[in-house]
Amino acid sequence: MAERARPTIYDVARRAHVSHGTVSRVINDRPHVSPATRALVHTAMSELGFVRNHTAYRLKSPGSVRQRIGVIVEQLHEVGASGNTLAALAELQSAGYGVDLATVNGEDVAASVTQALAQFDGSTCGVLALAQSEEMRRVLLGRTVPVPVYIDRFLDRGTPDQPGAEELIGRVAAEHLSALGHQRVLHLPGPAGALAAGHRRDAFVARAGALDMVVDIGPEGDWTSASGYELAGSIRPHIHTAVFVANDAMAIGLMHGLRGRSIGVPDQVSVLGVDDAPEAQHLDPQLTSVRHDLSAEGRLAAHILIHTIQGRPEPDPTEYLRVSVSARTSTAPPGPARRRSVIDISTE
Amino acid sequence: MAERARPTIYDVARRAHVSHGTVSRVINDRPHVSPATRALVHTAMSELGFVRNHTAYRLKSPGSVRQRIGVIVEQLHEVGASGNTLAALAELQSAGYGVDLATVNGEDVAASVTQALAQFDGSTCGVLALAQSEEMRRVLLGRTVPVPVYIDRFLDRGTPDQPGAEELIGRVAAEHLSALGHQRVLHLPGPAGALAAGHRRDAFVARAGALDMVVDIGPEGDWTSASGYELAGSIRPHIHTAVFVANDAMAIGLMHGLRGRSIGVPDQVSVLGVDDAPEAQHLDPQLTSVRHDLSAEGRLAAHILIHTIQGRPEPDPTEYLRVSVSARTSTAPPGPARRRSVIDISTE
DNA sequence: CTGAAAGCGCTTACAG
DNA sequence: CTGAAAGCGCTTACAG
Repeated sequence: MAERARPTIYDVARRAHVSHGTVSRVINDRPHVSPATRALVHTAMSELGFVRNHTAYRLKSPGSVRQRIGVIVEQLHEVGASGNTLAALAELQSAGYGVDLATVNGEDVAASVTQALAQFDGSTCGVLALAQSEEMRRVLLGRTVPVPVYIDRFLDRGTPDQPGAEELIGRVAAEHLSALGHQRVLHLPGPAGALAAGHRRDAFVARAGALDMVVDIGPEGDWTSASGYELAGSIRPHIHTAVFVANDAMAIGLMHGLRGRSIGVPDQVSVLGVDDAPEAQHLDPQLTSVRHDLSAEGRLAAHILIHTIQGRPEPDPTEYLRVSVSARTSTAPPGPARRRSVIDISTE
Repeated sequence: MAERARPTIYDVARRAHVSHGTVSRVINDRPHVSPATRALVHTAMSELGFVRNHTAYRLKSPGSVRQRIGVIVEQLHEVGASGNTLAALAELQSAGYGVDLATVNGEDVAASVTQALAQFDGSTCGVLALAQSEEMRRVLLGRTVPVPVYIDRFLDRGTPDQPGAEELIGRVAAEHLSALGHQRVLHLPGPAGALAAGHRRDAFVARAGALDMVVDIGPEGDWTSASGYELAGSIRPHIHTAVFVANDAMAIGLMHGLRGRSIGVPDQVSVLGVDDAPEAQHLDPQLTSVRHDLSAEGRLAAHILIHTIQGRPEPDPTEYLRVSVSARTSTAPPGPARRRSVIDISTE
């Protein structure tokens, strides 16, 4: 298909017998054009199917030139980042920035990042990298980019005075189980390569330690229900009275596996997930879960980058990161479980 | 912060004591520049922190203009499109296109679309619109765009000889329930504004009719588990022996509601969902669900647009649309249920 | 190898 | 109200 050259304002001007300056005034709805000429220009435009060349427009209206931001999204497991990514994108847009998107696949992170950065080069006033893997983060940190780059650090553990989302999640989880009276619990972490999984685990362990609760780290899952199901075999109710699972999907699979092994939840073992998935409260037993606001976390990332670009102070993360426990029936005090499991053992 | 003017090739040229033409040759890695001047220019660039203005670059090199595709994503309920969207984006990228992303929010669809199209205007060689609502589709159809626009039609019902994903989903669902022996079933559709919900429902009704199965349409949900839970009140096991629910999330909520009303699944009523969510097989009872491949559907949309742009024939959708039923324990023949509900009624 | 110049399609003072 | 002209930042023949 031969690309037919698009008509320019010069073509329109010639057809309407006016100057191209006048055409410009018309398409920008500026004053000081007589209704008659305006109409003339409009018909010429529609006859020619004129559409303004936005690139040229931008060149002259630099206000909008700096208005593009490159976003690099990492796709793990196809679904991967979705909630926070889409929220971040929407936020950049509503702040008036155009979004250039690039995705990074797990196969060759370095190459994907290079390609993405090349694509953004010169057309972008900032880069938002939504990294999920340590590898992508490492690759990015090794690059020199001429514009501000923000790698969503607040989705990490953050700093002591400004805890990140993962830090809060781990803390709150430990506090919930400790408050119920659990003294020795198991944690089933997410995949080793995932930043969130590691931070979540570390924060949980740290807080549990401070609360005198013993934590054993079980085998890792991969965020999926299937992996949670597999991991049910690692549960020892006579040792651990509760399990903190990396996310709700894994927790759902785990509970299925426990049903198969006739291990009662929460009677013999409490199960605590993360994400407060919409289904959590519709399960049997209803799943207790650490609730956090993925879209707010995405918005935070967007705001931090925007503020950096505009030279404004960073927004206060605590306003975005709201983490709490949605307590339901899958977690309970360990009392009965302990007793029963002791009896079980002595009976054997 | 006052936007510090970015250095241009003229600034670099002055600093390196060369002409700006030479600078251009250097940044484009063109031949016929002596190593010495090249080095000179490079240091000048790095000292100044020069970054090429991509807008100006594009204005002169229209060749690269065609290498970008604008994507409009509709965000319903924050999560909305994710699986197919991300797959489509990845596909466009790996085909060598840059992606310009714009999101449409539900509040003012017409304005969002206008803004998105304006943003793409002139910088893009095609537009991929992932519309979820009838409104967005309608708005798009009313616009004149100078480049190919593809509104993901194969996610619809398609044509008789080329059924779309939704058509296949509805068909397969009806066939599954009919094969089990159900004769009168209920459908709980998704929200009225959602294209997918309507097509899914219509296809189901049409196929059921062809199979002599009676379908009643219940109140609509909004894709969420919460809405499914609410809808449990509309189930009449003595009338319908099975329910086809718009998606798995709603089905999960529905099953919760049925538990609360002590209506056995599948003994009294079979439940069939759509999406084959990873959790489906970990529920109790395990949820039977229509499986379809969201990422393949996203890839299909991307390929159709790319082929259109390149003037190649459209890809064969049947290679992408794989729809089947993952049969589990939430659906079963109606036999026992019928008998029991009859007894229940006579006992009352 | 390098510079001077034209031009991409548009906007916007500046005159009239 | 309208036109002629300069200029946005870059690329690319065309001379030298």
